[in-house]
Amino acid sequence: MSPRTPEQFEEIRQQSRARIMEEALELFARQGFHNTSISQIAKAANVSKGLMYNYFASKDDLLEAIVRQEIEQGEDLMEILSSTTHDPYEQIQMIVTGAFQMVKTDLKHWKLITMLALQEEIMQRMSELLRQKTERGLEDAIRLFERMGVPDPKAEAYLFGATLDGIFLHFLSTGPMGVDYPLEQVQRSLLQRYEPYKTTTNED
Amino acid sequence: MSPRTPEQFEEIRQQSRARIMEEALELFARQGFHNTSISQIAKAANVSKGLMYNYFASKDDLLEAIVRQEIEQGEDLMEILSSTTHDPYEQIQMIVTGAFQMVKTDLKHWKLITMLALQEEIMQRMSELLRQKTERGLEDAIRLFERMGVPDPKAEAYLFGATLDGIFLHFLSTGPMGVDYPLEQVQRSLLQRYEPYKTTTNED
Amino acid sequence: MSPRTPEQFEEIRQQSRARIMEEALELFARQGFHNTSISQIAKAANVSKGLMYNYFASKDDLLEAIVRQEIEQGEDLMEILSSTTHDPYEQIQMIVTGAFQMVKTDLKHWKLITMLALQEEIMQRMSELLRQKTERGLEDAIRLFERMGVPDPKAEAYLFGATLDGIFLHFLSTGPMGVDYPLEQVQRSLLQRYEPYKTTTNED
Amino acid sequence: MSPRTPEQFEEIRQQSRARIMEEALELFARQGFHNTSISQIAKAANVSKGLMYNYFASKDDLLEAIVRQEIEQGEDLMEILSSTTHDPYEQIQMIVTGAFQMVKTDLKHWKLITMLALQEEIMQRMSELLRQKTERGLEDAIRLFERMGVPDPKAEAYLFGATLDGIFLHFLSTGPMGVDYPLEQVQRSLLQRYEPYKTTTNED
DNA sequence: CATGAATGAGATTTCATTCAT
DNA sequence: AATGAATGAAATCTCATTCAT
Repeated sequence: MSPRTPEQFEEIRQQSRARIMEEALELFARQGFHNTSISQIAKAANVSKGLMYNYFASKDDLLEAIVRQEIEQGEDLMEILSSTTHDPYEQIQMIVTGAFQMVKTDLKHWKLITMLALQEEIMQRMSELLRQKTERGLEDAIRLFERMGVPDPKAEAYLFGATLDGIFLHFLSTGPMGVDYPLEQVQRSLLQRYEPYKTTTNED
Repeated sequence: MSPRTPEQFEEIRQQSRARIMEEALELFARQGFHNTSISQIAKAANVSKGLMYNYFASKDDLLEAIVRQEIEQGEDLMEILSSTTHDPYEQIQMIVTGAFQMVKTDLKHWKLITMLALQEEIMQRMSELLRQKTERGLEDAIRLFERMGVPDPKAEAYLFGATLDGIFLHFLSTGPMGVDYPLEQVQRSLLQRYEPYKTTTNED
Repeated sequence: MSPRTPEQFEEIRQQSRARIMEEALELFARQGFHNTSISQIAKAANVSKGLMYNYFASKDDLLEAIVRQEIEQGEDLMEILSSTTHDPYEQIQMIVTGAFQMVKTDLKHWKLITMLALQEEIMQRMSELLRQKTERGLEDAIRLFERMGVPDPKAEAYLFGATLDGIFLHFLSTGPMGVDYPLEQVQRSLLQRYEPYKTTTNED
Repeated sequence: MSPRTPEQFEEIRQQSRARIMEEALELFARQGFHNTSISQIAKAANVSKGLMYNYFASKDDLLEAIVRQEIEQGEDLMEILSSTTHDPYEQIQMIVTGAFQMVKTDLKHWKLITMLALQEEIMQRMSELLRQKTERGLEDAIRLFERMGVPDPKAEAYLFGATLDGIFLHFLSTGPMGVDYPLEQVQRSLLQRYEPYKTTTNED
């Protein structure tokens, strides 16, 4: 009888929004943005087509919401790292391990962002959002390599990032979900590159 | 006024086909496959919509033709390399230089292939085609690193390939056509990695 | 905290109804009936969409209610006139002055009715309502001109009414709310037409 | 076998375009713009929905095309008048007769324009177009009344135009297509107004 | 009495493909 | 071999209306 409270409405909204975004991410990542229809998303999210437009002004808007969320998450990687160890090699190790872990479990986000990054038209709308995140990650990496004593930290940071993304790209391009991509081997090999910069004190 | 010979007809056909494929590649790479219409391609290729279907049975068919051509070209990279030098370091050098050269001038092909590779649905149709090419390149690289004496040649080959593709990916994702991506610096740094394996004595 | 009396409830109901109708009139007049959504009206009336259906069975019903109200008001123009003066010229004067006054302050009603009158489909539902009002006004005017001694009172009444509505139509069509429509001048000129029929001697 | 010539294509285009515009005008005038769907128009024009967009970029564009055509026609009313007679009273007579003739046969155009003129939102897009036409007609009328020797020619022109449009408005609002609107009577009465200004030479 | 989430029918628009010439 | 008009299916989007709370 009594109407729902604004809080209840807000919760319902959040749930529906989240479900839609989740399914949309899934589908966009698998099929691409332009190859995924609102109908598909609605069906996947178990929601009527019409409702989609209650939450997102347009398909473009939905995409933007997803990307924005993606970027706003994972904000504080470096902070987490710093709180665990101050040794730069160990931090690299953690980054690599973390990234490879992520890649195995949940590659949707990376895939979507990468696909978008390759489409100029879409990029223009997103570039502001993406630029920031990329830049921050890069700067963190540069500082890391500086502290490790690598000769050309900036170039190394670029190379490091490129290698990681390149691995994911190949992993994803190899058949259905990277079967027979030698992920572990590659990971080990990548880390070995930076072993020379391991801090001499207290190591194996 | 005299009727054209069958050969002339055939040549005209080939020219039209080529122009269509070229413009389609351009557009697909810039806007994505699903976001590019037949009309756009026809206009860009200065050809009527109807004529498109004289050359390609469907939009999908056009895409496949482009990808197939892409793959069939550049077939013989290693052969060219081998004919120039037998020193593996120099060959790596040439590969890297060549790739970085290509990236600056004509990235369309790489971009299109990569975009496609990320879309499962499209991939399925193409995977046969792509797998071959990737595999062959990989094997070549493994042999190269073996000859260089790198500890884990297979992993190194994977890393090497990933790094190259990662660089291109980042280059493309950085603003309009990679302005302010430090391509030269990165190239130098990448090559330095393999300098330790330079054969000091000049062999061949 | 004490429960409201039924009368209070009824009053609140009436207020809400009135506010909705007012805002709807505003929007319908500005944007047209089919171009105005229930959501817009609800927002403008500061009421939930659902509640709208508590007061009006449908959008059509809301429109009908507005038109009906419009018609039921202003019922007794002639009565008012008669009570003030019996001189027909003065009555014409009052009608004209009144109409021109109305036009400057609140043209919404006239506009809405006119827009509706031009749409056959809508008209059919409303025509019963509108016919009456028009007819009564017309008859009043005919009698007026008869008493003034105009040669063809019926035709004159038609002309008079047409001129008034035509003026309003032009006034509304001239830029934003009739800026630079010479309303005063036109009003004066219109009245001059009937000056010959002014009773020089004060009659009745 | 041989392709159609550009001229043939152009002719086909013009025919289809014309048919679509004609039917759209009919429907817009009867039902209103926002209350007429592209599907309805397509069906009426015996054409697929898709084809509509071959000729008009949008529904709005279609409307604009119709209005523009409407305005560009009937350009030279005054020129025609001048070529027939120089007597201003006779010209007025001709205008009135012509307008009343038009109103009986083909009121669609007037109706559509009038409906649009009442919708602010639509008007904004069209106002440039409409303003011109209105202004020109008005100026012509003012000059006419000047030559007739009417006391306040400007006000008279406004009144005259308003009366004409008002008559049409009432005619249209009276049941299905103005049955029982005394059009002839009103016409006669309107003309009588200007008889005093008939040129004294050679009259009845 | 009141809310706004949710629906579904239908509107506008797009586009690969066909076809008469 | 070549054209672009024409189609139809499907995509995006809108909105009056219903309903659980």
